[in-house]
Amino acid sequence: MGKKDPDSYLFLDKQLCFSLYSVSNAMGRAYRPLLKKLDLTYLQYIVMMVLWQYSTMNVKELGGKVHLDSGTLTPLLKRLEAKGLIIRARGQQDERVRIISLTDAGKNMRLQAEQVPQAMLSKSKMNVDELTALKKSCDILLLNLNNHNSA
Amino acid sequence: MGKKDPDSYLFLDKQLCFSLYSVSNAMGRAYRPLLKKLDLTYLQYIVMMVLWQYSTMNVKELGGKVHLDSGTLTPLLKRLEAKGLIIRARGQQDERVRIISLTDAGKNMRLQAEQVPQAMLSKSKMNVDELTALKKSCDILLLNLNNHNSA
DNA sequence: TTAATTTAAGTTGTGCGCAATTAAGTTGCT
DNA sequence: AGCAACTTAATTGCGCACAACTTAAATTAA
Repeated sequence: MGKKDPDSYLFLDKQLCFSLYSVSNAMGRAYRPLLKKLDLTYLQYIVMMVLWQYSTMNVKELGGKVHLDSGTLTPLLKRLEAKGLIIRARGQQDERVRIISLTDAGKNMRLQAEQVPQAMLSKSKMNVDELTALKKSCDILLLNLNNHNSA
Repeated sequence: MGKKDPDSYLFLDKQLCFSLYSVSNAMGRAYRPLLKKLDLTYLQYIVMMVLWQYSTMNVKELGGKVHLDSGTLTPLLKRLEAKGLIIRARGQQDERVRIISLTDAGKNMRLQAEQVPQAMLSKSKMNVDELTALKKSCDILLLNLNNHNSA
């Protein structure tokens, strides 16, 4: 079961990773016109989602949620601050920490954003059960890849 | 079946797209140490794979295979050329076309690259049938998203 | 209580992705 | 032939991702 011709391993159309990579790019392109109305990129939208849920977070906690580090997040957060959506304060007990919170404009954007997931669901042309199953497989793979194994 | 609380749509851990995005990033990170030996990025590896399979291709055909355009590919191909892996010739019947082909060094790299898919399979800690099923779902979603629907 | 270590965030540099534009070559039409 | 329409690449500019490094603050250890 599941046997493959070893000679074919380097063929693009056999590789899961390439499908994953392509569909992730395609997803980003599909979001773009929807998020243009909010003047957000996909990652900015993701960060806003975290803040809508948790209200306040420092850079490290945020990085844990979105699987990214300060190298990516710091400039992104500066852009969100420049747009007037968030505040980047310093922790008073620990001066190293940046505490990110939403402005009123940032909070209000949530209402606009609530239409995005439905629009994407429609673009996917798949039903919720199929998407849930796909998500579950992705989450398992993500977990396996993140347990930096030696092999 | 498959009913969800509408209030939860904007929660990160409910969103397939975020899983897809995260696993695609994680995949890139997992490839990095393997491809470092070949001095290739993931996309460069993908392009080399296409050339190992088809020997010769112009930018447009290549873009069709990898779902990317000249804005991404032209600088990448220049870097592969600088590494001595490919040749970027002009079409003789049509001067607009760039014909990409492999140098001997580029052809020889295939032997080294053949170990990469197995190493990634091992990192995934999933079996081939699971990965095949996941790939199939991704391919369907990719197709749906690429049929730029209006909805 | 200094000194060493650790931690949080920021900085720098490279390489994508992609929209928008440009340049140059080809085709079609009359 | 002449010119508009189209096609192929290349270019420009922005925003990620990420490795490697730096800075500054906090913690620990001696």
